[in-house]
Amino acid sequence: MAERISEAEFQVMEVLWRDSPLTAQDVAARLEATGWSLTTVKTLLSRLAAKGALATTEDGRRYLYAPAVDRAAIAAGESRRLVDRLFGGRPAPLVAHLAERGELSSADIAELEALIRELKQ
Amino acid sequence: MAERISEAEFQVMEVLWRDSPLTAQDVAARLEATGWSLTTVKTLLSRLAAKGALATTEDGRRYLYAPAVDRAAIAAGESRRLVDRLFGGRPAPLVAHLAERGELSSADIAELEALIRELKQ
DNA sequence: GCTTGACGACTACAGGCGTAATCGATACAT
DNA sequence: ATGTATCGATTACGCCTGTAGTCGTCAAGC
Repeated sequence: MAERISEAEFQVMEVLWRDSPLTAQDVAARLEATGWSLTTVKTLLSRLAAKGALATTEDGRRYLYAPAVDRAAIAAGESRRLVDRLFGGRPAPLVAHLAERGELSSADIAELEALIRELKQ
Repeated sequence: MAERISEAEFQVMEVLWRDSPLTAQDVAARLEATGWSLTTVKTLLSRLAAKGALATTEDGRRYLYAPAVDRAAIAAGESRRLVDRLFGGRPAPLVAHLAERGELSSADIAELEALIRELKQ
């Protein structure tokens, strides 16, 4: 459990979080933009299945793949790792960093503001 | 430029961001908690110097190491990567995630609130 | 001067990752 | 029935990473 997922693997997961179950072909088709060959995608699918991040069900001679882990759980874990590692666990400096580089649109700021208001109660 | 720094390497950088220049010995001493051998630390220092993240000045027969990259720049870059990858570039969902898991203390929330207020002008 | 200890350089090596080709089996079309 | 396309499994391979040992050299103490 709690197996780490690499970046390329994560992109594969994204496809399946969006729509599943899918065959290897389908997944590869949706990853056309990456330029990866079909075999590359199959390798990633196998590795993900091996580490328990994907569930497979047989469909004749092939597999249908579906996520076995929650996207939110992965995202939360990664976020926490980063915030711990870079900012001693405090999220404000992270936001400050993003802000400093002009990475925050006013929509982002409004969104954060609303979120904060909500958190305060 | 823009060479990526691995996690172990990052820990070495942390030491030098806190206090520099230092000899390999000194760095290793401050990383005692990791249990790494002296040679391991030296390897990491070499790799960091090779990728331009550290500057070295000769001090007799040995080197003094000092950061050649800004901690803030690294942190900002990593933050952006994560937010892009996991949250489509929008930081609010990240904060929401941290909040959802009870990762935010009321001090954190206050800090964020102050930051937002500042950003709004 | 000779030994010894410390230094950086070089070498090592297993595991993960990105990327992919090949292989053996099977389903399907003819 | 036979050829062909397709599947997953297996193998490949170079790079990065974590972790560390060895080597040649030089400085310092005796």
